[in-house]
Amino acid sequence: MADITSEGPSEHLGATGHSLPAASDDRPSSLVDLIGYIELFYFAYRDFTCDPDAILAQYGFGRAHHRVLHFVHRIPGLKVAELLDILKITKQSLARVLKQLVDEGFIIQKAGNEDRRERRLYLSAKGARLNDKLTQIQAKRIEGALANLGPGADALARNFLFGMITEKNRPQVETLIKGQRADTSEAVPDCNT
Amino acid sequence: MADITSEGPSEHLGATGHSLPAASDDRPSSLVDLIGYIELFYFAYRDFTCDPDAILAQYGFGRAHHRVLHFVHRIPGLKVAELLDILKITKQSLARVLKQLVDEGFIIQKAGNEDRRERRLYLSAKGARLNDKLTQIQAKRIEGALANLGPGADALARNFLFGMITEKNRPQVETLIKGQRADTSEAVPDCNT
DNA sequence: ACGTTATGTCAGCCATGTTGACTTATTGGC
DNA sequence: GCCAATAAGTCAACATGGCTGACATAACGT
Repeated sequence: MADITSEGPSEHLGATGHSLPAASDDRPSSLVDLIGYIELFYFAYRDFTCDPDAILAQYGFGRAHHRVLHFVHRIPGLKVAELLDILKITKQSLARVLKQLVDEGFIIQKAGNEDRRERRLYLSAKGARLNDKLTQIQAKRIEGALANLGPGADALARNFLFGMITEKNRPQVETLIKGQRADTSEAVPDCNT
Repeated sequence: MADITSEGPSEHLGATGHSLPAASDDRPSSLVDLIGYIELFYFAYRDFTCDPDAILAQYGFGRAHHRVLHFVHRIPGLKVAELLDILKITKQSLARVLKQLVDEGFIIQKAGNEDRRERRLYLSAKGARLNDKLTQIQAKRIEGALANLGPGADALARNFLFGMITEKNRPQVETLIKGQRADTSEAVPDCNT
């Protein structure tokens, strides 16, 4: 299969004007029907992240900084260990960007009240301002994408994305989405299985 | 807004069992309602890419190799310049991974028939086999995500992702999704605007 | 007092993106 | 047939953000 002399994929994603056609009718979606998703997901994510990237670059920051800002905003008083569990990166990777954000006054660290070893993380006003900018530009893109779809699209799009997440990670994400601290015990550490 | 002393986000994404709730009813989706998408998109993309990453690692390859394999499979005889237009990376970045793929026999280069300066790219049988593995594992995840949603979910999910793509890039992606060579003239070069 | 825990830090590696400059082969127009 | 333009390859150098393993410090709890 997939002979190099083949003439290329022959799915008939006919050009029905402006909307993308789904997998043809009622046939179970074949592998070849789903290839488009791989591309759509890639291009969508690339454009989704490029808006904030452009803003962050003005501050000398990158995507990694964005993630830290985002989750600290989401869960004020987040502990470093919790952030590591969410991002699933190493202490060292986090330390690099976190130090910058703290040094430049975007994030504030406070020792925990009950356990003073903990460094609880908070956004400063400056950090909140930057994060708001990033959130707004991404929200605008999402709104635009939803606007052209019917009602019910919101719930369905959320559930589609949620279903793309590895099953064991879903409880953690679901909790996180509510802005709550997540129990990470079941989430997969590396990749899957 | 977003005071550091705030108690955190207070959206009521109530836990309605297993499915994620959409933005509450009919109110226009507020900024805070859309934050969940940012997280869902991040986690979904992370898990989506981790399956192929694990396989690629066995070959000493990375995500960049995957993209090359994918698009060469999609459009056999792709020119290097076309690939650069699709991936929007620099010649140097592409050269590194492409050279590896060619040297190790996953991709075959043939001078163009009409213009022998062109290097048309094709998958070898070996390359096709690897690409199939990667496609299949990702297709399985997509199928799983769609399976739990109603009919019509396929079209809607595709259109949602398509809508997330920067408008100027959509014609290129639409053409690509059909497995055709894309006219890239309107697509945005760097990021947006 | 001591082992555990939370965090920070050091040195160094890898993948993949970037730039600018230069080479080579080939084409197509004159 | 000459020559500018084009397709591609290549070199050196750099940035970001992952990774590892090892070790330091401070605070907690028994």
